[in-house]
Amino acid sequence: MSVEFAPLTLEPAYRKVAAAIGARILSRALVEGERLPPETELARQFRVNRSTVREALRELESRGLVQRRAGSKLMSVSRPQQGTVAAGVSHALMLHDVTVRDLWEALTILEPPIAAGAARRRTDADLKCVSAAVEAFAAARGDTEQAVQLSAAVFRCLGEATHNPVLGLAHEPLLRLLGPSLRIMIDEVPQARARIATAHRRLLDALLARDADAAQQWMARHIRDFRKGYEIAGIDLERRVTGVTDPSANPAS
Amino acid sequence: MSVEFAPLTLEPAYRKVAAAIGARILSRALVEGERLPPETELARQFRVNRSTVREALRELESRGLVQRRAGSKLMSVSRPQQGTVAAGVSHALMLHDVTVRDLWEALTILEPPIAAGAARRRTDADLKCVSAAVEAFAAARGDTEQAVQLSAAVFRCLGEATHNPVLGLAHEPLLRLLGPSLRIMIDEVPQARARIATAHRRLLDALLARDADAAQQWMARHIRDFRKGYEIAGIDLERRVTGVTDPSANPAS
DNA sequence: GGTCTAGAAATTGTCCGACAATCATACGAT
DNA sequence: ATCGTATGATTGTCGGACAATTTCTAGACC
Repeated sequence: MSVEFAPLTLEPAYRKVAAAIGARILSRALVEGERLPPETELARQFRVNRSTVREALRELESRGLVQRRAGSKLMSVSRPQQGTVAAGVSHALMLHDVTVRDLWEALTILEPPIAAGAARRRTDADLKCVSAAVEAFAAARGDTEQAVQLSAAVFRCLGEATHNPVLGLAHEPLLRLLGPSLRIMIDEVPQARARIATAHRRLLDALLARDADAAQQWMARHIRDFRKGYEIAGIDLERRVTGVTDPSANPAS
Repeated sequence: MSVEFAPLTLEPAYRKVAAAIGARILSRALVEGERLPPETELARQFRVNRSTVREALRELESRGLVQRRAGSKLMSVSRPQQGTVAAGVSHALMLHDVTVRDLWEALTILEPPIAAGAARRRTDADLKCVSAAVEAFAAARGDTEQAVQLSAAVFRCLGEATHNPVLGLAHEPLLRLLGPSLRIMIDEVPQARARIATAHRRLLDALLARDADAAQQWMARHIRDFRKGYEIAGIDLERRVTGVTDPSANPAS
């Protein structure tokens, strides 16, 4: 046998540049808010063309590691926003043919402990976040879309209230996928709003009393209700979750 | 009041192009495996320069929506690989100062139900996946790094065995973050390997018997053991989880 | 007919240079 | 000190170029 050589530099330059900058950010050598050097300067340092640098920046940008601050030209280092990451995960789940059942099962697992943790560790600000969403939901009589959003907002506030970023980030993609089926359910099942509002109130009470057990129980019931709602609304549990209605779905005419 | 104008086209062209192509993929108008038109063709269709198209492609690439198949030039549509998405999430969590406690709490919540689901729905192939990892772990006496990887592999196989992609994707980032602290624990706590191996065996037994309760119980105990291990190893629970040791951390010299 | 090969065409990765629009800064006027 | 302005820096986009590599096409051969 001859000497073996490893295949080398299969990676294009733009990815190497992105990896180099990304590693600096992940290692915290570049901290949040710090401004990146201009593209020409990066090109000079890496000994590469500005176009190549720009391609690398697009990758870092979409990973949420760099960001252009509003009304500013220079890129600055940033931590990935929760929304950015969650969108990626929910898109991935959609494309992997996640069913309503899969989603529901995950909620069954995640949300009750989240509610319990929220009851244990909520601050007054968290309480305000939840109660605002709960009240707005109860008030949103007509508007289905708003009701769906507010229902998700309650979950979101509970996630925040755990003060555990892992939990917040873990359930955010689920909330995004929940939208479409929840919308159908609220429209088709007359008693859905009332049951959700009740669960909201009980959850709020449990949070107020810092009663983790009650919060967990009511959340579990809340999620079970979803399933009943699906059945009543005639939503097939094996149906794939549909895409989130995205305002950017604007086909180039 | 004067007429209101919405702020317009703050979005650069490269992002619009990426959004347009991305929307087609998410709406399944472009399906997995399909080859994207060449860059020049895309540039012609969108009426933009090829450089602009390339920047858009870099974004889609990093979101995992398009991919270059090995040794091929053309881009093809793909669903985001689990690894790609999980890497993004774990990076985000790192940068958001997630602590060992946060991570541990999330594992406490997620893993026991995952084990239960795995026991309920595992196939023979899943069983083989788990048992292979379990045996390899028991056999990997010396190599800490391998033991860590195999320990994660057991979790990963269990996640697969639930046949619920949501659960698999939800816990994958946690497994990646687990590495560093687990490595320390295995090195510092003499009995760690034995306890982990025992838990593995019990989990495997439960899977074999399709005993969801036993699987859940043993997994809960397994995770509780982690916490004890952290304490014995002197790992501060409030410590931030450190970065995953990344082979691409190659600073441009 | 099927398979193989060589040349042609297409495609990507990278470079260079250019320019308008916008942002940042320094500087002078009020 | 505040404001407006001129100047320079930076980004977004464009056009063109070229080498390396892949894909396609058309014969050549069995």
